[in-house]
Amino acid sequence: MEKIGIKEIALRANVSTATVSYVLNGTRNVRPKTKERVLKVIEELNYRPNDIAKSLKSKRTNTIGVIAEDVTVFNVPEIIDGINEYAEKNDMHILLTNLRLQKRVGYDYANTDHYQKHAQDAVSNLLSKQVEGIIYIGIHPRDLTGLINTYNKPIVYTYCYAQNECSIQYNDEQASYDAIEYLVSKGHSRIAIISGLMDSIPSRLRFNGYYKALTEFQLPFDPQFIKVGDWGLNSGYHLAAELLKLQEPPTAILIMNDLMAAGALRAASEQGMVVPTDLSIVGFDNREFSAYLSPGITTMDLPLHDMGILAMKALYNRISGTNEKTEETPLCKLIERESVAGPRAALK
Amino acid sequence: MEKIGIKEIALRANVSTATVSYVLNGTRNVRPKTKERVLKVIEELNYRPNDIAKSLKSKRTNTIGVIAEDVTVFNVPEIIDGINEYAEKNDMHILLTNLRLQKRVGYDYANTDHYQKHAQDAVSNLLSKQVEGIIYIGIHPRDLTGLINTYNKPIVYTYCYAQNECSIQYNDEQASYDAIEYLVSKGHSRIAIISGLMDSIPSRLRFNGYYKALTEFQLPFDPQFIKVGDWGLNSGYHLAAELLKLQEPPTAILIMNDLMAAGALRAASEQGMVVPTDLSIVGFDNREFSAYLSPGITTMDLPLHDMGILAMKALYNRISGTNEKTEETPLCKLIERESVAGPRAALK
DNA sequence: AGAATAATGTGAAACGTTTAAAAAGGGTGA
DNA sequence: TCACCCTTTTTAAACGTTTCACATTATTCT
Repeated sequence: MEKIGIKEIALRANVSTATVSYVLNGTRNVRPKTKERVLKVIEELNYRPNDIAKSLKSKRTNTIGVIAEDVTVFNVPEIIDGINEYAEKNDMHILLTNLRLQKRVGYDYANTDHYQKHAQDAVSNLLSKQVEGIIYIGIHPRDLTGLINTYNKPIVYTYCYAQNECSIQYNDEQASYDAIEYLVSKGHSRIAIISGLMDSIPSRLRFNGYYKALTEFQLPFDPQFIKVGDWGLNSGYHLAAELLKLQEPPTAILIMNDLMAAGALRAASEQGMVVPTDLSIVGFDNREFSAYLSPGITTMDLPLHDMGILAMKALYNRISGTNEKTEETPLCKLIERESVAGPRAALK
Repeated sequence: MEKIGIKEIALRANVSTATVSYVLNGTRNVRPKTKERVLKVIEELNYRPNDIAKSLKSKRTNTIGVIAEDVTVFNVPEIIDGINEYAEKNDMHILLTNLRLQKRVGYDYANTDHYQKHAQDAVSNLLSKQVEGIIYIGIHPRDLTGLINTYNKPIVYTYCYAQNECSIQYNDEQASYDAIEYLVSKGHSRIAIISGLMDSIPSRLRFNGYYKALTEFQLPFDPQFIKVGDWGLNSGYHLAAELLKLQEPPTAILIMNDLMAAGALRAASEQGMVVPTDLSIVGFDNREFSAYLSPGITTMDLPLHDMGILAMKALYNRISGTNEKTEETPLCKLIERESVAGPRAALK
């Protein structure tokens, strides 16, 4: 099977390569008769245009790079799916680079320089492949302040806050606020919070939302009700236990991820408290397991798919020079399950 | 910022483009002095070679296509991660295509033709982009019998059984056998099985393993102990309930996925039976939630990462013409958690 | 019918590399 | 110093497209 190209087609259809190109791309009118002739040969030889050559000449690859810090982390695939959805609609392709940060042995997260090299290398490779833009998916929300040099190609970040750069993020503060509003609507007034590590921007934003809601609903702000966890199940377990041991324990806890919420569930059950009767819990993330625990965790669902779509949209706009900066901020959505009820006091 | 190419470099370093190419690729000796000179200019201008042009001439893209039926399905990202790991080591890049089968509305799984078009289109697109090979990741194990025309480029399938094609799969039969062996070692002899849909090859293979183990350990084969589910939680729930209502119920159940196992857990607890004291359960998949349920489900972990690695390895060998057909079959691994104990009868 | 215009077709250069083959340069030994 | 050989460098063609500028053919109008 010899390689066939546009030349061969032209030869057999008795036209010039230019004409073949025109029928292929509809770039110019070509007489129906000739068009048909060309098409027939193309069909017969089962010809497929070579996008590489096309790209070389036209300087468009229709390809973007997606850099994921780790594809196996729960929120990443859904984002990629969103990116893919929008990309597909605009005939864009995705060159996927997986940094595999979680799996590199001896990898130090605190060390920015450390991963900086990986990231920059990834960008360089993609650039060599002439991607038209890049989407960077951070895993743990973190603050990377415009570290990466893309040599004038557009880049949009998602899931991580990137200062001075286009970055698609859901509204953390709002989500937290909404959760509290929901708890208040259920009658709660003694609402504690278990936060994630405070060096993460989302933690701080969500805390803001909590605080804002508290003051807005004129609820007392009790320093004892503020706990800072490390995102892990055990930390949720211990901190919830502490909260429950207070002389006047909270009737509800907002917990910044479902993993810690699962820990809290365990702590409650060990102390003989039943959720939601004795204690209400709202988590974050809407992890798969949250639905299968009993009680199922009521939680804030992250708009991951939308983030993917919006990230791709933003990138696409930049690529096409459409300067409509429509950086929307998608919202989290409360998923009601069984871990929230009215406060016990209210029932009595 | 004007586009700079090898020509510009050559000009400034006062050499020919050929020489620049040689220092870039180490294809030929070049005098240290000139080499240094070239390198310096490259450095100064921050030049990056254009892989598109490179590919056009060299006919190698160092890129493979990965087609996933749906990236958001739990097992896919880990496979991709494995692919990525091996690819990265061999300087291969990944063009990701997501069929999004689960999300297409009105999509009919039973209709092969229906998705056949999607798949073939995806392949065609990748081929146009001159990928050197393709990895196809099916989601639900199914049998696609060499449907896709790759026009002589190598393709390897994984997670789905593809007849007459290179396909990387873990050993389903062995996994099932091992699970039974484990239960037997714990003292069980009345072991039931809840299978997935029987039109899936893995279901049948796992059933074989079950049957083989039973006869090998000289345990009675009781038709009442055979239940066929549909992979969903509810089906596990109902079938387990049926099993438990038998006059002589099993002391252990092997369940072909963790979702159904979670259902079984629920059924057991509703009937006042405690797992594992009254009933032992072994699942399949090692889903994340399996660890967070109580009791945690003892389950067969799927070697997804290895499958990715092996798939990429197999593909790479085909691409490089290394004709060592090392199609290995990775094995599942039992993850011991709390859902298995000795049978109650044995304790008495 | 003939001129003017519109529609269609062609030739060839260009895109940024690689790589034969040929040329130039540098050492070596006589 | 010269002839020889080995190393380094260059020239130029190719890879498979697109697209500009031009040439040809068809159509319309008077």
